Amino acid sequence: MQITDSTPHTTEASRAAARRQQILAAAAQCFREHGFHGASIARISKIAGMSAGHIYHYFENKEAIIGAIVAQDLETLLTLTAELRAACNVRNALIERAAEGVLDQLDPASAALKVEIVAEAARNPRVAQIVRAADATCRRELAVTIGAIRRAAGHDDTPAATADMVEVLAALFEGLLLRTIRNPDLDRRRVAQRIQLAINDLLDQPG
Amino acid sequence: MQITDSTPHTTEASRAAARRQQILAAAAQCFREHGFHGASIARISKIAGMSAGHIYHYFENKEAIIGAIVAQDLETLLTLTAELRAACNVRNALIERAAEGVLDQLDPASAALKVEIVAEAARNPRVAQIVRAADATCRRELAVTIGAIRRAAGHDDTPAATADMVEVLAALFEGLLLRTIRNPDLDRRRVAQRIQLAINDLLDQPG
DNA sequence: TATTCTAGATCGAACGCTAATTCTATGTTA
DNA sequence: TAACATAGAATTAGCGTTCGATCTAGAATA
Repeated sequence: MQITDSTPHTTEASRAAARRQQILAAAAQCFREHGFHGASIARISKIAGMSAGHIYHYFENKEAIIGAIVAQDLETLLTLTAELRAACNVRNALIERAAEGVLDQLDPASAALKVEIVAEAARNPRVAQIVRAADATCRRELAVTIGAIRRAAGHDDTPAATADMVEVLAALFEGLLLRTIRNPDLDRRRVAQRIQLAINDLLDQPG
Repeated sequence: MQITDSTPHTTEASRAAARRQQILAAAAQCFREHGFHGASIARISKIAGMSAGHIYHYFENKEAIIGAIVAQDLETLLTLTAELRAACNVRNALIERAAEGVLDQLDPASAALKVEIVAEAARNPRVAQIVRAADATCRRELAVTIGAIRRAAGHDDTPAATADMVEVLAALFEGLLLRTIRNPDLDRRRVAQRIQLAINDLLDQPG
């Protein structure tokens, strides 16, 4: 399964960007299948359809590829929470969006890479720094969203209480990554509904 | 930080078992710090206080060490859920035990290894098989416990509904492993309390 | 327009290193 | 002395990375 580049490129800059993206796509696949340390440059280069040496024209070293993959993965998470905050009726938006988000989290292929990233963060300070910065941003956004919902429902929470609810919500979501690996046979749609109920309850918890 | 063996051994069998355990302890430490593939036999042997070659008298290969670590880690989980089921007032037992369990899950060192195991399960069929078998047992136990609690409260759930609640409960718990890595600064005690509230709500959800 | 030039793209061999595993020799103990 | 524990060197394979040689496409020139 080789990743090729079919689109023509006017400028050399866009060509280089496409080549970089090609490498990242191949690397993501390898990292998913073999982990960060089990995936070799040789294998990545084969899937990307270029020589091993050539990869070093686009990335300083393997660590840089890992960093780019991690940053790219977290960027989608950041835009997602930002979108959520922009919704008008926030409570319904959150709960409706949740079902969609749950199904995303339950996709085994993407879950494998996300879990690999956190595992790497637990031991690689460079990755940990990227992951924690992104997580802090997500938490801040989510805290604002939840704070607004709770205030609208007449609750007057301390910042700490809001932060705790954010943690529980995040745990619920991220836990699905592990669940879909441990139990690939779970019923995704029904679990999504249950999660919606749980989020609903969480938003009504006493302060 | 070398792991030595101070206790005397009468039989050669117990000595061998102790040596095996010594290797597993060293391996667990290495796997936590460097991951399954980043940890070398050389490093493990140094921490276990023996030569690299000697490790092969106790384990067929590195894969076997990984398998033993995974099995050992999951065994503690199995006994924990079994204990839970044995409690008399199940609902209070579950919720009280939960706080303790949450704090366990939030220990960063043990979380790193547990996440590493799931990441490995996502790509290594041998590890996946061990992990999934243990998970199935846990789910069965938990389903019985939750089923009893719900019936006592007058609910008449389908097996599927019970299974879904088990999944949500499991996601909530396992999500904490990822949370403590992504946000090491979270307040463990307060989050534990919030989780207790969430479990309480979960047990009162409509069927 | 045809030819030459050139800078970046690309390859693949080569390097040094470290991994997992095997083997042989030696120590230890009952 | 026989069996097992242990060390450490040897083996083989694969890793990340570097480097010099080619190729190629478009700019410059005639």
